[in-house]
Amino acid sequence: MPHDLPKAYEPAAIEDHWAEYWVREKIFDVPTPSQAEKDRVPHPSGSSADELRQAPGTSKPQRPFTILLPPPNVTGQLHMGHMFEQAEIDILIRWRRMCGDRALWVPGTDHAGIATQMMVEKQVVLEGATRQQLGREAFVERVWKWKQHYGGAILDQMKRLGASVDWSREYFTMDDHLSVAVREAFVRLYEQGLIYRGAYIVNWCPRCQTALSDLEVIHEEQTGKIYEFSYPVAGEPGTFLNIATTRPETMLGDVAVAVHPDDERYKHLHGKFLLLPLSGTAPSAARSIPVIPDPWVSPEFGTGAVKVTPAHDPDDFALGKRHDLPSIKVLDESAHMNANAGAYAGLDRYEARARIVADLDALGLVVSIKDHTNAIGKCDRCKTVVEPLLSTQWFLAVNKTPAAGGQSLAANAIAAVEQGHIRITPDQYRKTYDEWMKNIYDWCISRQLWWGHRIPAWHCATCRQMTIARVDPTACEHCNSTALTQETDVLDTWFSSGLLPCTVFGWPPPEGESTPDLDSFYPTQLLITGFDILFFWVARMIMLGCHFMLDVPTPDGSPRTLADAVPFREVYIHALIRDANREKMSKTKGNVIDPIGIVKQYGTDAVRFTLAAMASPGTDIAFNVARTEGYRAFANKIWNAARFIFMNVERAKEADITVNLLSLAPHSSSEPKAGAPFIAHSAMSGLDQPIESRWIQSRLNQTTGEINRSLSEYRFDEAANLIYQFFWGEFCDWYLEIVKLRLDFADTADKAQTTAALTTLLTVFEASLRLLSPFMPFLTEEIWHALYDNNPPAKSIALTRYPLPGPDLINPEADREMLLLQDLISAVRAARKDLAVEEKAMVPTLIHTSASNRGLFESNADIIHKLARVSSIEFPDTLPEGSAKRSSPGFDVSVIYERTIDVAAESERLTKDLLRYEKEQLNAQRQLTNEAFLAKAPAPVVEGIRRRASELVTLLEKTQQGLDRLNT
RNA sequence: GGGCGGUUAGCUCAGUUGGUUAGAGCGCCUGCCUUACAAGCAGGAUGUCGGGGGUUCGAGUCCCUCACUGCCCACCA
Repeated sequence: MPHDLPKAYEPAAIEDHWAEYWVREKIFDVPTPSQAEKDRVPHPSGSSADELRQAPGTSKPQRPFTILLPPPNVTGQLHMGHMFEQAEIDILIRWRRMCGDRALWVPGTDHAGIATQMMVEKQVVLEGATRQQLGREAFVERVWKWKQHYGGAILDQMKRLGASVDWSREYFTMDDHLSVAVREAFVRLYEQGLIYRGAYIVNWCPRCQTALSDLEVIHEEQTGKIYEFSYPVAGEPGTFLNIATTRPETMLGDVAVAVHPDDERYKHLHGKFLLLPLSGTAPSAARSIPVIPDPWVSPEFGTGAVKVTPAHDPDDFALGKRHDLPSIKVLDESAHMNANAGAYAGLDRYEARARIVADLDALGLVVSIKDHTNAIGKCDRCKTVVEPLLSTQWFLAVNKTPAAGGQSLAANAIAAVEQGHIRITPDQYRKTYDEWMKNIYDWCISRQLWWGHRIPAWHCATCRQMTIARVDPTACEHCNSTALTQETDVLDTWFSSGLLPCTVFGWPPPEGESTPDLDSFYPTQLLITGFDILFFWVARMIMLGCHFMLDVPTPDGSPRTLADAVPFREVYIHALIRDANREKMSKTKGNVIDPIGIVKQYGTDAVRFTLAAMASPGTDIAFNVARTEGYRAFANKIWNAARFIFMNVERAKEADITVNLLSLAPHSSSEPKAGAPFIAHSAMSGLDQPIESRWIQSRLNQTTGEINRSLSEYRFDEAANLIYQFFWGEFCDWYLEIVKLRLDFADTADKAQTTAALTTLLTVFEASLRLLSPFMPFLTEEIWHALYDNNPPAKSIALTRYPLPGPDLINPEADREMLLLQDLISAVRAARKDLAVEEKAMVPTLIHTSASNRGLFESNADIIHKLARVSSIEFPDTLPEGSAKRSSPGFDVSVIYERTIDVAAESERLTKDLLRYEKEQLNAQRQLTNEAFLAKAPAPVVEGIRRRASELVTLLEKTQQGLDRLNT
């Protein structure tokens, strides 16, 4: 065993090595199971979320456990949010793998249409060219080159961070087979009548020059103006109708003014016409537009008369449809006025607005201009104000029943969650999801970009019809003409990522069949992701997954129901990472914490542990490096505990004592994943073991049970705190200090005792490493290999079994006795402080206690001597005056020293105690004399308060005596 | 305009179905380089659980209300 470890833990020295090792040795690859394996292993279909979420040891072995990595953008750099998300996934995957489950984590990247195109376009511009000059083909070629070079950044960083993914399954959303699948999905949806093309109002980004889905528009409250203008009534000089608008520049596209049919103010105008100001070269040449009644208009808002511009507003568009009005487009794709705007043609929308308002003012048609706040839509990518624009686009009908029957996409998606086939955690997001899905509009899936999956539609120049095809057609399917040109639009990025749970496992299978991977891994068990992509991605995966997988038979050949068509059984929404001041991290604010920088400074394990410990669900996380510093110290603590243990193993060897860990925690060689899930018993039988040995094993077992339970509930914070507290607060602070007494390697020593102690020490430490391993994979891997002298029973600690509690090792008696010893030792230490005894000095102590406690203290005198630095222990009937005395319900203890106590300080302390006890006693008495309490409170609670009350009597008495003594 | 969170020690946060003395880490104070660890050890101080009201034998926990704060959704010109 190497024990030349450096004194301080240096993560940089070991992490690269293990990161490379895990990838090179394919430690985390999960091949497609053979038929024989498939028969042995339960299929994911048929299992419920509840079954899959059970803690280990309560379910059948080799449960499937598959997680898809939310694919980062190819353009992305790893940020703290990624690292947090991946740490959570990795902890769970490592845990479930060690529980013996078939744990698969599939990695990949997303082509991220707009983001990537923008990035490469910027480069091209820097080189003095434009995308248009390059042309589509050359530009796309260029993006591919960029992707080959830089596209793997995040995945490379993941490798360095030790993410336990199956790299053999790595995908890119524009890989050939994924592209084929995307095309298949598109064609099928088209054939089912769910994809249609048409001219509608869409969100248009004038800067990106593409349509956007509703989700890609972010609304921001902004104070603008609301204008009231007068439109003259045709043929009635001097009469006007006042309308209100926030976008005067669109007025030249007005085709009507609508009023509520019941609005008395305007009833006389129904059927009359207005002269649209500024619409002709002279007022007399103005276009006339009708006044139309429509119940959609709210009489209360504005003037109760609304201008109708079907080409530039979704409501107006609908209104126009209802009343069979024309659409007049006055803004072009770059948000400049077009020829229909007459004199204003060529102006930017805001210049035009100013000019139009000024010109109307000159005509005396401006009634008022007031401040007005409303939410304005901006492009998610570039923050340009979005222009609602009439445009021909492709849509996915989400509320429509497919031609061949079945449920609409949204109906399936709603049912999947409502019927519990998908569980959403935390529960509050279930409602959010439900609301969204129930109010969803058709999804605009076409983008006017070059980078992405090109829509498989061909326009015929001869008959003007479209051919939609799985393979590129050579002739029009309607007129057989060869004058075909492919649709230039590409698909929304989320269309392809929405298919991922199916496509990464080989979808589409041949008609009526499945694929081996779909059989083995679909549905996946869990999706861990952020709230921000709940609608973008999660909802789309549910819609598309449920839709397409219903047609794929289950492994036993039976038809698939919604329960097994879902893409995942459960969604866990994690918190958002913010900076230490709770600010959202953003590049523009400059408060982005680069995880790699922090990792280099503190080590991956410390950063992971920080993220895990702070990962309480439901609230945002303020990332604070102070915490990471603390957990680096924890890593160092583990490191030094290992050094201590190695040192003793070495000493044992010299004294001819060896402990064979392999025989204690048997790992059979034939089954690489086998291990010792239950914590091994120490060599000696329970009763013969010294207190610290029985106690530490009891605590290890309890902690183990609690950690397993916490992880099964995704309480990473609880699990992390449990292991931290156990390892540092119990194993290191108490057990290691006590075990030093037993590790006597002198010739005269009791060899059996030393061997037993060393055995317990090694088994508990080894189990602790396995417990820690999902949280701190690097450190534990390093130490674990060293513990086995670099000849470990498995290729990685990650392939051993996670500890499970052995119930017979939980020992309440040992827990109680140890607690009493700890209390006594702490009391002596405190008393020493009262007397300002030098740290090194050994002092005599006197203890007043019950006979049974006396027995415990006497038989463990060696522990008390060492940990409390006591020279002698006596048990007199009464304790002498003037000494530093500490009391607890179980004992009083005095320390004898030449120095006297600080009377004032002691008096203050005792008075404080007295007040506290009195208050508490008052409370207890009140409850115990309350009939209602005694009648209604559960017995254990009453019993507990009774016990405490009697303790309080003793404590009060002792404290009062102490005070009396001080004051005499 | 709708909906959802948060408010607990100086800071960052835990606190299970209401139940005995509200916890942790960091920071702070005091003393120690006690041969695993000064990235450490030991001891210590610190809270009207946002305000008010209610339910209950009992409220940090449940209900109402107010305040502050964060987020999401939304086609009102």
